[in-house]
Amino acid sequence: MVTIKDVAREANMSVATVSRVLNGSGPVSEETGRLIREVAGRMRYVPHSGARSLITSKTQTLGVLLPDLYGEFFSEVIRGMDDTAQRHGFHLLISRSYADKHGIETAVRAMRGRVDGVVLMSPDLDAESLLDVPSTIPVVLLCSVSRGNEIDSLTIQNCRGAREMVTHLVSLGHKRIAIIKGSARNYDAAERLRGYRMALREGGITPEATLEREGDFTEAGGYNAALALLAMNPRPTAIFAANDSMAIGALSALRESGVQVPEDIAVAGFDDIPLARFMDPPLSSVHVPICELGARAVELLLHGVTHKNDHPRRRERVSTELVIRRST
Amino acid sequence: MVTIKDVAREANMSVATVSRVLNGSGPVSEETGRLIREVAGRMRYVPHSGARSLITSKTQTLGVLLPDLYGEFFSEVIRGMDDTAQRHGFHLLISRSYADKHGIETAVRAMRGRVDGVVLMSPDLDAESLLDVPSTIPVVLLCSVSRGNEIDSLTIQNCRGAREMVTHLVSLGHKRIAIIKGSARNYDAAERLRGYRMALREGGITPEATLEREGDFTEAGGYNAALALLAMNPRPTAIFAANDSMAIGALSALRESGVQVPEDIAVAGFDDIPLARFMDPPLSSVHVPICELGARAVELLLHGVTHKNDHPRRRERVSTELVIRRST
DNA sequence: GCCCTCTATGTAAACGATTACATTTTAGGG
DNA sequence: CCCTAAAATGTAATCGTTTACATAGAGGGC
Repeated sequence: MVTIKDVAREANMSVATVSRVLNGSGPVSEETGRLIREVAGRMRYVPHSGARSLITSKTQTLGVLLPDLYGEFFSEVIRGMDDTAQRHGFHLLISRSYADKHGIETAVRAMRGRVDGVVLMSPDLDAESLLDVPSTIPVVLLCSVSRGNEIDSLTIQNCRGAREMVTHLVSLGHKRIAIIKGSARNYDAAERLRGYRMALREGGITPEATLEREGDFTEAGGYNAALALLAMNPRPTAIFAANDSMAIGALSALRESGVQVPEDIAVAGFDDIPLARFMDPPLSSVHVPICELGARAVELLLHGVTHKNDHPRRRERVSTELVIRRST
Repeated sequence: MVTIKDVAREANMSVATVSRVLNGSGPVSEETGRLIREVAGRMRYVPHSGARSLITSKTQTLGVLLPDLYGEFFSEVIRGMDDTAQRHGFHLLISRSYADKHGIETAVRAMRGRVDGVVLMSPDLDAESLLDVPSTIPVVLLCSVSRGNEIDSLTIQNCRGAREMVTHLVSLGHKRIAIIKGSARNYDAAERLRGYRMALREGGITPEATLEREGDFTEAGGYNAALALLAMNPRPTAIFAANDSMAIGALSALRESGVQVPEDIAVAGFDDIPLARFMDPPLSSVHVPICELGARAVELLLHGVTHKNDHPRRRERVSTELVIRRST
């Protein structure tokens, strides 16, 4: 592999001059600049970033720690992150981690010296231990909760979005509105549930435990939960699923049972994945700008990086938008 | 940040001994081992991987260069890669690149010194230039074509899978079978088209240009293509979409036009994303083990890495499986 | 002609690890 | 007890950069 020394030798210059030319630091004569650039190009020299990061103590890389995620969400959030990172000359080191405290710690450790900061997504409520994350390097918490103020975080307006959707259902005259919840340990799921209950109360309806069905954010989970709801007597007249995947599973279950949507039962989802509008009937949902979520997380992180983690912490919340289609 | 020197000083040992203990290389007394491990743990020492990779010239990181991908595929392939990489103690440096020659080259350059190898996915047929990829570091081509034998590659059995699905349609008695193609420049799409035509001919049917509709692998593309097909006279009796997203878009279009599936028109997809079975009607598709695709790509790459890129090149093909549901 | 100030370039010391080689300590055999 | 081999530890070179500091010319003002 060709090093800066090889280039220097070939161009009859010192490594310092080569470095200066290639980094545009320090003064160099125009002629020297041309020569060195030509030689470097010809030899296909590329600086060894490990060596560089050793001396500059910058890696130009951001770590991303994600739990097991569902298709659309994962790819979109990465897209947003990667675009933003690339625009700032940063790379992304991505790792799926097990969501428990130990798993996260191991993963964060393994990244030390490799990254300038970490976006940590861990919607698992149990992982309160997130605060222990070594704060020497900037961290942004994504879709997670942290007790104090000591850490930048970015979340979705889950509660508000859910509340708006359920309020919409109430305004359509529904009284018996069921929810297919996400995992009880999931932060987003918990907040959406909170919004659901809030809207019910505001509509003068008392939340009922039997109308709250547990799901797991998968189509299969939504399918099963919907079957259970259908077996109730009296049946609910509307179902709010805590994400679109479950809503799609629910639609499938209702269809198989010969239930008309939205005439017999209305169905609403959350996330507004691209598929939503191609469902039968097109699915009403709460739009989440996933890509921007990733982009914003990286922006927050980069801010922390440039300020060497010595900056006032922020807590931001990306807003959602109600999208009413024909399923409600 | 605490370095190996700090640990050595604190433990009254030389850096060499500390290094030996932490890497399990060379002989050390049990007592010293305990002491150093204790001190290192207490000081929360984590080796600086940049420094390490500088001297060992190994980064324990694999680069992944992907084009713009659609939800499910992207996340699954990454999952497979990450699992396998982690199991071998490797990290993943992921980057979405613009698929043209220049974009790829830039991206590959930027990774030098950062990764031990690269998985390069560039289904764009135009990028024949892939061969120019600096061969000093191992590369695995994923879902791409390369003229020669000089590079490891891994592809999907696109042609065979498509052929089987279309043969299935033929066996159901369909004579006018349309295809919604992917982009003409996409390798997977081209191969699926080839399989489609092959199956038709084998069934004694002559492929017709008017039955081949261009799509772009999105739901919207499938939707529009299906509308165009419906406008034909006579109509096709079956539609084979080159991926599930387009098939879903097509289903939506047919539904809106009051066409019964599969009675009036049969619909089949390709990929078998989890959603497929929750469609209305459940979608027949060609199952692709995406996760394993990623896993296998990383395995191939790691093989190249351990053999210092001096190994016989392989070309592998992951096999698909026909999944017949109710849409055909 | 001298001194000073720029500009252009070179020299060498970091950065934080690994490791070949050197040195010290220990143990055991005679 | 001494000698030798093995085990334990230390010393210092090395990886490929960046950069503070040193040096060398080149003008320019007096």
